[in-house]
Amino acid sequence: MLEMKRLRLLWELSARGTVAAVAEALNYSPSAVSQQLALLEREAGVPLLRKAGRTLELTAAGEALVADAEQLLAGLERAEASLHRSHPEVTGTLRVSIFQTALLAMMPRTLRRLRAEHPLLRVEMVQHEPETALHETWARGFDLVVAEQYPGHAAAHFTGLDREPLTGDPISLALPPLGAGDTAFDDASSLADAASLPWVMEPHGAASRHWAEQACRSAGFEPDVRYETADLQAHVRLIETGNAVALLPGLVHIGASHRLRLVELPGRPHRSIFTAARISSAGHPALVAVRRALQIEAAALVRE
Amino acid sequence: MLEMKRLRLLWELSARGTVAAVAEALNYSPSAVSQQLALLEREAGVPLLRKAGRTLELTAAGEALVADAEQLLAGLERAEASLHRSHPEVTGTLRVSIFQTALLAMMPRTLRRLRAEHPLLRVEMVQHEPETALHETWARGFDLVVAEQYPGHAAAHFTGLDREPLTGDPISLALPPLGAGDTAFDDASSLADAASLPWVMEPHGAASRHWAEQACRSAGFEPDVRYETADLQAHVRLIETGNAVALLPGLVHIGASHRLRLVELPGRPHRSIFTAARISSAGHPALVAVRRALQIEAAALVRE
DNA sequence: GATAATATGAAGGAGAACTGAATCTTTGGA
DNA sequence: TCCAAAGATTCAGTTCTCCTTCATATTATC
Repeated sequence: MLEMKRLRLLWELSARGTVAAVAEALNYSPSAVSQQLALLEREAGVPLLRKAGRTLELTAAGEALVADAEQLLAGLERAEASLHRSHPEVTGTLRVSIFQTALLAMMPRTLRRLRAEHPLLRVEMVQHEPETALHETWARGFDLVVAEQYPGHAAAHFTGLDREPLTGDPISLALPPLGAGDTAFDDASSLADAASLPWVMEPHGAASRHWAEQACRSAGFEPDVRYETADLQAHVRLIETGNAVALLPGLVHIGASHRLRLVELPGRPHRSIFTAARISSAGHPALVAVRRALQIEAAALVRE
Repeated sequence: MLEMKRLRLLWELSARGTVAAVAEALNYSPSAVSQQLALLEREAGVPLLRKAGRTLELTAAGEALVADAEQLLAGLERAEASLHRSHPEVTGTLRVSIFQTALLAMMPRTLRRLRAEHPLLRVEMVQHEPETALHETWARGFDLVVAEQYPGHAAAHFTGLDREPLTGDPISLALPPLGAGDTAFDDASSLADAASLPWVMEPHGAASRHWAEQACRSAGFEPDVRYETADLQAHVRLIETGNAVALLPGLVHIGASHRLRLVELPGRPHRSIFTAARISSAGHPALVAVRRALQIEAAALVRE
């Protein structure tokens, strides 16, 4: 009888591409993964893998087995969720991936609430930017991911992931407080006014970067991006100190007392924040509880 | 992650009722099964079993997990069959359960054919009477069962088993050769004539026994069952030597030169012979090959 | 009430699985 | 073109899981 553990390895290999990545993800040595895959292949009686350069690729039989393994893994996960549902308390460990701003704005209260309501629930949290986090959650690295999506930038869709909207986060133009920078900053009161000011933006590749550039071009100018950092807290500091302007989502200001001038943008654009989990684990009580707590805290933020 | 091997044990426990029976079926010691089930229960985090007298019974959570396990086991078996299908030759081992008469009549030629056509296929055969064999095949003790069914005695139906008719086997009245017994035997030439003769029949519980008694009663008498044995070869000997009469299926005479007087019964009743396999394994090439060979040999018998 | 059947626990041994070091191959740059 | 980095695999050794045996407790049966 084929072992689930080995099928898992094959599936992970198909999802991650290299033995090394699989080993890394599952806290094994590459050697262990290689040996177990070799064993699986012997049990299967059919070649599943073939060398392709320095990595491996799946044979047709391998692909077919991966597809079956995916079904089986999902079924197993559903069975486990079902087991947890027959437990009177919410128990177990949930691994959450979340991006910086949402972590700072929502998780402190969410975690306290969960600890109070479900003392047996263990939540593990890792800060990760959405692009990689979605794939990682699909590949069973996390159970729940809190991710964002900018208008016109649908985040990659993974079949097998269940998405649930959490909240909208309005984006506004953030300017230094009056007198903090030179007068050019003080004179600005709209997006178009920021045409010649220095900008801070996230690096290329981030959805927010692309969206911000588009917004500037719609307003008729090419932004002078002088500073790049993925850390929105750094954005805030650069703006507060009169060095730059930026388009910042509202969540950045939660729980902090920034001295910024905020200008609403025409059309009140916003990014949407959502959670995603594997469909097969969506019935797990721990997952349901964490999502529920997030919904409550997200709603509370909007009311403020 | 739950182990398939442990889920299998839980499923077997539900199918067989006692830890001892599961251990017996899987060639483990009862202690091993007990320990693995205890481990499964710990992993599950919920009680799955409860003591009921000196055996165990499933809790509601246990029942639910058994149902999930059944799905998963079927899925795994399908995946394995699918793997074998991508192998150019028919390979692997197939465990067949078959009852005595069919074994003697059909298997010698079937096995020779299979060895010639599929040298890599290993067929294991165990002689078993149909009643237990069907359950055992359902419970994964065998992969294929050749069983019989008497008119008006539908064999127990297992959901999850796939049944395929093989052939019909006409039943006739078997009398000693003329002069072999006393003259009462020689005078008989119909079922009714056998009313006062000594009978040999299978033991109570066998479908054939029940059917034979019914047949006698329909003919207007209660048979004098003086000898009981499940071995139809013994029936033949007792009849040949002028000791008894019996209702015998035609397959008994295949490949042997018996000196019996056979009398056709009105309505030409027959038992039907069929094969059954788990649906999840029905696509396995080894299974397909053996069934095909059986069909061919069964058809050849009918032509004789 | 004796005996057989059932489940389980402790101790020890066999085998599976994992780690670490060494080797080979491929790839991407300097 | 050659070197360094990344990937996969093999081997030897260690760790850990699982299984068997033996002993015990409990329940059912005659």
